[in-house]
Amino acid sequence: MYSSELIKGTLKTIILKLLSESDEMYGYELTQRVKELTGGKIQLTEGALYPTLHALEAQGVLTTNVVNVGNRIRKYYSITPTGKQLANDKVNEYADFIDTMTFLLGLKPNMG
Amino acid sequence: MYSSELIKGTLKTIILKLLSESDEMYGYELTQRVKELTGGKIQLTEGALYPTLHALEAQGVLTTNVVNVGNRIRKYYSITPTGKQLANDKVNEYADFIDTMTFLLGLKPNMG
DNA sequence: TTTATATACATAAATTTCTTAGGTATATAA
DNA sequence: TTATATACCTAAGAAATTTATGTATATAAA
Repeated sequence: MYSSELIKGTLKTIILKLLSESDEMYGYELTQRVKELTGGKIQLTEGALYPTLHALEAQGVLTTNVVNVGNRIRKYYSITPTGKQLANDKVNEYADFIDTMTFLLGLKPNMG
Repeated sequence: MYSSELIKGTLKTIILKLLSESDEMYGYELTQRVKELTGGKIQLTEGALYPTLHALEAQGVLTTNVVNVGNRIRKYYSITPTGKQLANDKVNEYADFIDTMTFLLGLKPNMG
């Protein structure tokens, strides 16, 4: 787990990226997927995740589809074309930012 | 200039890294150095910088030395041994975080 | 059987971090 | 004399997140 300040500002980018690669995902699924992909190093908190999903929906970049699974509710999120554009922009901006920080902090370029 | 949310959480790391490479620097100098090194892409705001410098001093990782230059004041900051250790830890953590984000966002490793 | 854990949503108070705006003051170039 | 640069500082407000809490079902463990 990283110190919480580092992760700040990356939540929207992460959500949009994962949703632009998948047909649809629900909130809890996003938390599990991020945990899995990062080996537990990044864990989305529900208190941050759900309000952000609601905001992205209100903004028109995500649409929802509520489904009953057994007796529980699941709210699936899909990305809109506008959202895909936004996801691309955010990911590209973050890639640029990483390059800048890599240089500023004197880190070796990562060669895999 | 990056969207302001991206830069969040990186301020302390940037300050500590620059001060661990230099004998001493003053606040305004830090803003100019970061602007120069990032081609204007990151510009530290004084409202964020000065309170953070004060906090790092209170924490014992920085010490100060006030100097009169002409009729103006300059407050030079130097990093303590504890601060150098913290700088190292923060930079290493950020490097790890960059690797994680690079993978999560499906970015190509940067080969310079 | 009741306890803990996992699934699955949500909100709200408090905290952290930053932006924006303002204040003081000197030096210099237009 | 006006704008820009240098050089410090604080405080109100905004933004993003953490922490805490709530609801509810399902399942594995003790």
